Amino acid sequence: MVMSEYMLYSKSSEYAIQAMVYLAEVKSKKPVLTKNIAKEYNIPYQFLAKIVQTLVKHRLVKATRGRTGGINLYQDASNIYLNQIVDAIDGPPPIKEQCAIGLDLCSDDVPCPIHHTWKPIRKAIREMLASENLQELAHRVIEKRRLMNS
Amino acid sequence: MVMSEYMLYSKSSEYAIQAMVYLAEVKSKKPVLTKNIAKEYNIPYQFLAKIVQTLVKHRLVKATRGRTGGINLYQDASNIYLNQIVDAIDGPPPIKEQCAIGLDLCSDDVPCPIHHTWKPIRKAIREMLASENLQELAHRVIEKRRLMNS
DNA sequence: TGATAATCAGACATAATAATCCCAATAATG
DNA sequence: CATTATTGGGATTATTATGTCTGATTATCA
Repeated sequence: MVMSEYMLYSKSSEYAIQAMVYLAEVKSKKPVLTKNIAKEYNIPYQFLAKIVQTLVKHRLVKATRGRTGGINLYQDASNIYLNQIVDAIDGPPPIKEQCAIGLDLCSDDVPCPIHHTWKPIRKAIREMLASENLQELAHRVIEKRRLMNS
Repeated sequence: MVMSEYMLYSKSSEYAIQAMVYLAEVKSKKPVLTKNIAKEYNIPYQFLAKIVQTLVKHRLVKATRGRTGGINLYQDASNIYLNQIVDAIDGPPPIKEQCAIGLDLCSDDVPCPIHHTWKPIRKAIREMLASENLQELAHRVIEKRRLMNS
């Protein structure tokens, strides 16, 4: 019965986000090695390779095969938002809003006990994920590094 | 790669909450059968029985053994809050705030990229769970039933 | 006091998620 | 053209979360 903190997305999505932030950070036009990203963030390489495949299929990442291959962002970092990454890996959010305490029926008309409290919070999370783009995230990671070394 | 919605607690905690809301709802002084709760909420009986054992150990539920046995709330419903149930089942929240995108270091001083956005939302969730008591929840479940039947 | 009906408790089973292995396909380089 | 280094992708394994089985313990009731 372990459940460390509120979970917004799977471990796979977390790795995907880290990898894409890395790509945004390096701004390399040359393909970046998945292996290096895995090493940098302590992600199991083969596992990350799988996740990258999914990102490629969803056109968030562009892969170059062969000896000088690697991966890059498919589009500009400023056009990629966290929710796109999460949706690509975990799948899109459910059509019907889920009841937080698992009761079948839950809507604005027939609300579950915590419906009115939970709804705006869920909305805030959605908006958070939809408003954070890779460009900004990368900037802040760089800033974070600066703080750590000072 | 399935991950339906934001997860505030495990399935076990969800079942625990449902069971305790049920207990608050019936207000029975006679022990209530775990079996009946399981049936009402479509929870696997044996699994719920396990969860109930944990709730008993944490003194959220009082169990009466033997032929006329069953379970009751350990204290008055108005004194029991959602976070107590979740903490009992999933364990208490981590001492150090977890970084949402899994970077090691994350604090107010060395914030992760989404730290400042995520922090107040997490706080709101904590407060939601800490402010919802069983008495109220039970009332609202009853109201919900009324709406469904009209 | 024996039959019945409940919780208690530990071992076991299944399913979902996370991680690994292996080899094929691709492409650059000497 | 052989070698090397990369991604692609299917099969497999490991770990964790969820769910089940079985028997012991406790207590009531005929």
